[in-house]
Amino acid sequence: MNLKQLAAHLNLSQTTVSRALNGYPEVNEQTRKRVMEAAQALNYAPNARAKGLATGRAMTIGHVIPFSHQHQMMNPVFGDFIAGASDEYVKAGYDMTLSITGDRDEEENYRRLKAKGNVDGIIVHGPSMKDGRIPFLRQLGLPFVVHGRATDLDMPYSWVDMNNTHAFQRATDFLLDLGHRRIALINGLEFMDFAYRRRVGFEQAMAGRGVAVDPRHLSAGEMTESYGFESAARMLALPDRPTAMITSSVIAAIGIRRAIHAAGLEMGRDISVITHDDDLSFLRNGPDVPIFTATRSSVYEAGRIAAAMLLAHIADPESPAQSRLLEAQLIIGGSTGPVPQDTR
Amino acid sequence: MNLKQLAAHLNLSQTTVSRALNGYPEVNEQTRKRVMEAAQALNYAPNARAKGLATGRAMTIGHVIPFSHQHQMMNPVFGDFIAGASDEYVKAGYDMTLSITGDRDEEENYRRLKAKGNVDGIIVHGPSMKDGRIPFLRQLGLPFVVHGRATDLDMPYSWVDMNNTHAFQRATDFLLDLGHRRIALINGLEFMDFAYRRRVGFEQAMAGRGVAVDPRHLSAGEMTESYGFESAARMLALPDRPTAMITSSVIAAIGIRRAIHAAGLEMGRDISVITHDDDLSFLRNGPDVPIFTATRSSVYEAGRIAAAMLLAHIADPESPAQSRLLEAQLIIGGSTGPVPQDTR
DNA sequence: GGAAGGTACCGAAGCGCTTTGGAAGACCCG
DNA sequence: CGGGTCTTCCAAAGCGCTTCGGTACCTTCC
Repeated sequence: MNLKQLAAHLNLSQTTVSRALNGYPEVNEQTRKRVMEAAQALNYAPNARAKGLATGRAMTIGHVIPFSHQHQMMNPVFGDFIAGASDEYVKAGYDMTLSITGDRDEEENYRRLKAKGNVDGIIVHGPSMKDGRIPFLRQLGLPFVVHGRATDLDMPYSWVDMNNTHAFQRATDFLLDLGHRRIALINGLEFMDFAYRRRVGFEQAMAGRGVAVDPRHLSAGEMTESYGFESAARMLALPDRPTAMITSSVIAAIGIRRAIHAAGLEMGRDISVITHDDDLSFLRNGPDVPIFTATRSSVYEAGRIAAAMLLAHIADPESPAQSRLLEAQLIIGGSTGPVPQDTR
Repeated sequence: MNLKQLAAHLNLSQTTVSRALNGYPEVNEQTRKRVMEAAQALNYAPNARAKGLATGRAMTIGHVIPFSHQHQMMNPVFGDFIAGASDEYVKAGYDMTLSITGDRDEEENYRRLKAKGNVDGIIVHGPSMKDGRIPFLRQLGLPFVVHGRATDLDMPYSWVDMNNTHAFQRATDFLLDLGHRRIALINGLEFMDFAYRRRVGFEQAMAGRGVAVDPRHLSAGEMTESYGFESAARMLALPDRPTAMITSSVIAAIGIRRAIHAAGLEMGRDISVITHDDDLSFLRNGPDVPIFTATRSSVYEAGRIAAAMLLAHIADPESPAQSRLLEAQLIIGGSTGPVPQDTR
């Protein structure tokens, strides 16, 4: 069923039917109603490709997500982010396409995406500190919003980010207030911007109290359970082991918990743990009293906001680059407590 | 840059340029080379929408993934599945679009997808036991492959599934061999086909040894950490608590481990645990010796296979429905051991 | 040497939609 | 009643591509 057939069936011209369906004023309300009903009954939906060709708009947003074949690692945050973004797209009648790129060919990918004309805009995931994609996309002239930021880049672009520095500063301060001094940071890969910022927040808080950071209490890596376990196990074996740990993801925190148990200690009493919590749907941090004390910021929400921002920019291409900094909540769970007396 | 401009620039007709680019034989190799080089240099890529309109093929596969707004739950398996599928799509020059549907409007969604003409085929995720989407899609005439199966449906359709029944039967047998008799099943939601099949496998193995299943040792729910924790905690408080537990996901298993520790017991010694392990990239079950004894089957692989199957069917629409049953490996980790003497 | 067959190209129609530029008829008013 | 204004509709062009149906020229072969 296409426009032509529908028009013929209604004894109307294609023009009128098209206008009726798209809400143009110059069509009788009676007629419009007839058209709408027929479309519904005959299950007509305009062909998206033809519509796109005619209008020049794809009504589609592209998400380019990096997938390292080397590490075979898919960011777990991704699903929830997309679910949030999708909510906005559905409301606005947009579709979503995904392209999962290897480590290398990303620029080529964007160029193709633009040349092929199947997206009106792009969401950029997982920016590194100096992310080449951002200047490239600016020059390409394809609207985009970054989930995160690039510290080393000084140019206007739209982004939605969590206040990583502040969140980790607060978390560290909280531990310092509880008397902890030997605090470890089990961070993500620090060429990633979010991880870098988190370390800065951590260090600022430590420096603010004049507490030196022991380099053996720092680690950076891909945030898996076993990474959390191994980092924590190594640190717990040190002669002056940390009394508290801050980490970047709930999954790593779970590994840390395992290491603490394996060392015969108890989390929240012998060793305090704070994690960042992206509030992922399949990884809820406990129902009532959270398992982990955490800096929490919903990545689902971030997806919604980024999508809305991109759609707004597409609707008004002249509008300046926007940005939105989300503050994480510091929620207290069972994994933190005052520093034990004997280790003070 | 479009075909017309490229053709003008080369002093050729659009026809010839198009044929050169698409590998048709009736074009001089010299000319083809010239065309290819110019296309590369001028960064030309055919407009996907125009191409789609002309050919009638969208060169796009749709993934429709259910997202329950009620439970706000995104299946964690999804990311890795998609990464696998994407590998195949990239090879074949296909794109991928996502639509995340609420609980209700799924049929309407498929209908639209077809009417709008922006996909050539669909991958169906998370089938329930009697999944209405399957007969609907058959009748709609849109090629599709199901990730999973629908037990209560007796009609041909293409699917890729893990042998859930066999995997859980083997896992249960393994525990029975170790002397366990009070074995619990902490399962997924049992209207989901995979969960149902897993229970069947469990029950078959138990029945095969003449061991009765205690209904208090069964639970079904959404597989979160806290679900695992609560189910296990409840069971461990029973007077004749289970000595072993089988569960459907690593995340739930992590909750179970927490409950075991909370009860002052040790996993692998006091209580054995076997989980199913989808081999998710961000949730690796330990590097060398796995943390959990598990039935393992890579969902990334399943994604590849499903995608390849769908593409093959699209290439040859007359081909009959295909299917592929993947066997899980039973890998032994540190979470299982012989039944403790005192509880025998 | 001329018909037959190849090779290498081109013109134009058509995919399904939007949108420009009318046109027909109804209505109003002096 | 004639001319202007609204309202409501339509024909046709055009979006960028593919592909059918040629055509022009060159070989080949009896």
